[in-house]
Amino acid sequence: MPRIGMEPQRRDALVRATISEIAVSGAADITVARIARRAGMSPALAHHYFGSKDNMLLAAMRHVLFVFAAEVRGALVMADTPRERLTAIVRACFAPSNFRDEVVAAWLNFYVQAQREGQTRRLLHIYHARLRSNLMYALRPLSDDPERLAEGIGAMIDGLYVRQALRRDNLTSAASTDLVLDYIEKALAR
Amino acid sequence: MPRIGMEPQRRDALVRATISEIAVSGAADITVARIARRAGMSPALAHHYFGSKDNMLLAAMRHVLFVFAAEVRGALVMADTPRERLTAIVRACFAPSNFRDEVVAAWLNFYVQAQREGQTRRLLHIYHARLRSNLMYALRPLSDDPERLAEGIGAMIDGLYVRQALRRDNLTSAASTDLVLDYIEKALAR
DNA sequence: TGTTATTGATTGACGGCTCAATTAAGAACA
DNA sequence: TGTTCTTAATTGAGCCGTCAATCAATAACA
Repeated sequence: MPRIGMEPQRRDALVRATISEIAVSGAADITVARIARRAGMSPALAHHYFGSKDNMLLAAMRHVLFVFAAEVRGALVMADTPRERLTAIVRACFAPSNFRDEVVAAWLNFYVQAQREGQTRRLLHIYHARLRSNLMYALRPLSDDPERLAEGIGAMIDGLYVRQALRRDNLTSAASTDLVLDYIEKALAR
Repeated sequence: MPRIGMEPQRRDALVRATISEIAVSGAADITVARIARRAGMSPALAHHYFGSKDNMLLAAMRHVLFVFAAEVRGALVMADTPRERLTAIVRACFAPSNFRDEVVAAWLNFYVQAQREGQTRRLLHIYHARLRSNLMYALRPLSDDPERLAEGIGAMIDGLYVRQALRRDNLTSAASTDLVLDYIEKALAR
């Protein structure tokens, strides 16, 4: 019984279902049928709205990136000093909305897809550049080699994400945050 | 024209081909046919020797892990002090045989596969435990919280691997090594 | 002759995607 | 108000392709 104006809800449901499905099946074994079933509709309808499986995966990625960016932006508005900015960024990275198992698993799979899919790669580069730029802005007044330190921080964050995706005994958000903040503090001390 | 005693060569060729193929196609799009073609044989022969595609992937992973472990072990024999041991471990992580693009790409894909495949997961846990144990042994005399620091080092290494897999402007082995060693040095300074 | 190496052909399953057909909501109109 | 038309929503069935795995057959050794 078709109600009109379903498109936004359907798209949203599909994006969420895609993320969940990536988390449980992995991007390799994912099928449109399973995504659609999880979102409560037929595979044909999923194609109707997104055109292709690749588009669904990309939409899911955009969603994750968007939420991430929003979280960082939100944390930064209340930060005045460079130190506060650094803390805000790191906190945002491990905020529950980003560091949920489901989302972390999706990240890992995006990395893999980015190895050969151009659009995914581009999106990931944008995210990298933005994080880096945010870090650099905060680090410039504090460090004599902000570029290098930004690279180190970014790597550690990525590494913590990857490890989170595999672990049974999960590190908490707080523990991960502290680890990175400790690193920053030590690196800035002279 | 079958010659006898081919099994070792064939297996080896398949393992190498699997790693290469993961690097160019990604673990998602990989097919037995492509692996076999790259290794210069028919798909049927690949099945003859490995029984299944999953076994091929596992064999490739074991090979990568084995080379990695050998590299670390080799570096450690010449290290006497804890500091030297740390340097040796980090150097080994980014030694050319491990940090080659092909191998790095394979690592990333193993991580993804480990999310749902039990055997892969187990192998990866073994690697993690070993690296961690090596780090801890060297850190215990130097740090008052070796566990924490080992976690941070491991995360940074993993992160640098992940980033290496995606980058156009590759960080050199040397740059990655220095970054981690810097971190360790700063973390150990009081 | 039995064993090992090797492949081409085949199969069975499955997944992406298309399409014709159905249902209902709303708009236009009488 | 009832009738007709249009359009969005939705699906079942199925085409087409791909791929892992199997098998039967062949060739070379020992």
